[in-house]
Amino acid sequence: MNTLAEENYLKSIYHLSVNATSVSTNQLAALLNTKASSVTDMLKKLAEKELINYTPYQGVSLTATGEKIAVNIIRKHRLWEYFLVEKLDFKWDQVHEMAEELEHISSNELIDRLDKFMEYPKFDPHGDPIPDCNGLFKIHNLKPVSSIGINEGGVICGVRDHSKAYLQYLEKQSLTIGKKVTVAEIIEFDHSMILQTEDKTIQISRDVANNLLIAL
Amino acid sequence: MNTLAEENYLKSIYHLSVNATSVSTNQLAALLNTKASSVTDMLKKLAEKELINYTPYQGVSLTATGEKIAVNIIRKHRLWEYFLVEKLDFKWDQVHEMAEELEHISSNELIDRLDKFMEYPKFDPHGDPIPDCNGLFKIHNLKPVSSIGINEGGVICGVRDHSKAYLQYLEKQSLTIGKKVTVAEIIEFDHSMILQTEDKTIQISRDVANNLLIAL
DNA sequence: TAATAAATTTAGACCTGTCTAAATTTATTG
DNA sequence: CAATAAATTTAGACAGGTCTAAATTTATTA
Repeated sequence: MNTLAEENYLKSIYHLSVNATSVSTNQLAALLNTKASSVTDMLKKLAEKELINYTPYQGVSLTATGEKIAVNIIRKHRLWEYFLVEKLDFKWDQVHEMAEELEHISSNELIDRLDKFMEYPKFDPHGDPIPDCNGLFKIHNLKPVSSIGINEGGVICGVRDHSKAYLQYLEKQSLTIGKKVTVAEIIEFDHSMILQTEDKTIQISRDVANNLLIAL
Repeated sequence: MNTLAEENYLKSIYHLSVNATSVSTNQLAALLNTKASSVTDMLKKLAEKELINYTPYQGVSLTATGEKIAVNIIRKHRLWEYFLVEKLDFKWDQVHEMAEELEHISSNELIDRLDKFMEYPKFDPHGDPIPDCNGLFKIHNLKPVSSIGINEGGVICGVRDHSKAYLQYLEKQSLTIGKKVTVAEIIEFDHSMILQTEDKTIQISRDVANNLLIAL
């Protein structure tokens, strides 16, 4: 099918495309921890295979085929993450690297059966939607906690930062998926916020609030 | 750690070592579907890493380190096969290719947790022993059905041929792991055998009998 | 044991995916 | 709008793993 490197490029282009119509060579190089010249080389190959639309100096976007492949990799990644957390009891900050490997296991039958085994979960351990076997998924309309006002609140449903450090911090503060939070106070000086949950009051920085997503 | 190719070489050397003290370049080339010259190149690399004992023209054997790595890959392979059959309902003839990919997922913590999740199975779906997290496993003392006499019998506990065709044939004849069989008759002409199971009588060729392993 | 056959290794090439350094294109700004 | 900066691409190289063809070593056998 496609090589590991190709799959990672498609996945990265997909992720970067969420906030833009076109993705730049440098953006990809940064995300993939490689050099711009390497990216250019690979873009030519992917364009040759008609998985991306590529015009030199003008950035890239996925073709329909390329997007389908990317979404399938993301489906695999998220289903494996769900498996690791729900069945093997890993913590949400431990599963990313393993899923980065597992997402490249080729069999679709395997992933569809895994999906069934887990009873078709709709969201992964970080709150990201899991595409179904046709590549379809709902886009949750979430807001960062930093965007809401005093006495407003909602249920934690996702994160924007998936780093180990951030996830571990949230875990320690019990700010995990499903928790209901309300903004009790906003400190004007640094925009830090005081959150009220069912069992305690927690102060978080603007940075933390910015990456914590809730449904109203 | 080690590359995919290196892991496959170590695994192949291990398997070929079961019936010999030393493994030849050509044996490896045949098993790995590659050319002898490619094997030689890789053997140099593995020797450099001290994973094998290699003297040009004299064949190879695994070092203690190399064997440890090989056994770990086999452990992963067999645990994943067990998972695919027992949890995802695949048939025993469907899992080999998937396990060939899954065995290279690097995390040992993952495989140890998978082991626990399945309650530490001792044999994979083909009856092969699964090494524990220390690399230890019991060698079942099995005999091919072809080696026993009339009115003797035992319980099917393994196969020597792991090919899809062979496994599918056995499945169709209900000659699967755990079945009790007795030799009712041996046809002198071609050494085919008539087996008696609990619910039926089955005639199998010498070839089939040779690859079917039972515990007395 | 000399000649031949089989097995193995070496030499040189290729492909993938990467890199550095240099060249080119596009964007920015005085 | 010309000069500079930033982004991108090209050129040429390299490492891993493979290949074919040729050379070498070991095994076989007449």
